[in-house]
Amino acid sequence: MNAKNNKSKGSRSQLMLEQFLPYRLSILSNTVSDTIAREYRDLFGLSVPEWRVMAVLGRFGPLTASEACERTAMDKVTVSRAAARLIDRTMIKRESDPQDRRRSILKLTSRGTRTHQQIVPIAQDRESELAAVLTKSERRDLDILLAKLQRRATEIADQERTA
Amino acid sequence: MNAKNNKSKGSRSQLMLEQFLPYRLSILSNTVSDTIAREYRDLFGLSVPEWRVMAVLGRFGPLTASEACERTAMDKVTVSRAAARLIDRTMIKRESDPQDRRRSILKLTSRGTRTHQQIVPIAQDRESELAAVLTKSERRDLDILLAKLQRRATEIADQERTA
DNA sequence: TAATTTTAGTTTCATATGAAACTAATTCAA
DNA sequence: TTGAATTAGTTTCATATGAAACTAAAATTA
Repeated sequence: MNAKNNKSKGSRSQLMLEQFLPYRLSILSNTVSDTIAREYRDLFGLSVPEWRVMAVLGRFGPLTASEACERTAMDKVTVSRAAARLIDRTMIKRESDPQDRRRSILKLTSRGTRTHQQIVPIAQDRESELAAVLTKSERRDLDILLAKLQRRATEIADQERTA
Repeated sequence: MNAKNNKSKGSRSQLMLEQFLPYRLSILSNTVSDTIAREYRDLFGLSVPEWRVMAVLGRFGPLTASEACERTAMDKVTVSRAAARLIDRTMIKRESDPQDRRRSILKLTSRGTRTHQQIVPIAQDRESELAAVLTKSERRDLDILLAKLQRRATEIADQERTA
């Protein structure tokens, strides 16, 4: 039995890339993200980080940049740049926080709110199209599996970073 | 019932980012990839694309650049650059194909082979650590779900690109 | 208080990315 | 054949990324 006609995980001396979980996640995530990114860009001229910032403002209301970081899981540089660009395009505005003058508060403009209202249903439809290949019960399973994997992946990442 | 205390998928006017499949896939994939990328870099000075090229050469033997593209799902620019860097670091060598002088054939050097042999078990261990949160049956489920999603995602990407 | 440390956010810098243009070789068609 | 179209792979260019340095304000400590 050699690796070339082997449907199992292969030996300790060869890696079946197409069976390797990190690789599969990366390919799937990129396929999905690229499609969506293309649509956001073509329809609204927005990048994924920009859209994510708008999405959390649309959902949670005005936020500081660091709150937007937490809620989008993006780093502060990415959020800072996304916010700067959204301000240029008058999708959001920045108000200074009288409590703390280091902070500023980001909120959707009326234009941003309208754009947000247009994008949400499109994003939801894209997700539905994708999830349509799964049964209801498979979708529940997926939800659980992704949550477990994310918890574990974060754990491993944290312990690597500490080590 | 408003979105702020709602565990369902939310309304048509707000997006629950942390429930949104493309977002979850992206975060999970990045968490996993970043951890692995860090390890490949620290231990062997290799990037993920470089490692992927070595992995397919280790598994399938000598390949042309375009065969390496197919088998890694990376584009030709990425593969070209990864190959150039691997040649610099004497991990692989390039032999010209007498059949077709546009092509060159990439193969692991003996140093590359040794490095490959070192990395494969590490990669497999990292995957096992991650998959350890899942039961055997959950791992089977995940395999099926990812395959279905990938097939569908590719379908959607192709039809977008055509449209 | 004044000096020090911490925090919020931006800018800089070095690197990664992929689309498009390009080079060189091969194949196809007239 | 020979000119046009295709293919393999590289280089260029414009953009994205995140770590580290930085600025300014706030909190902490002496």
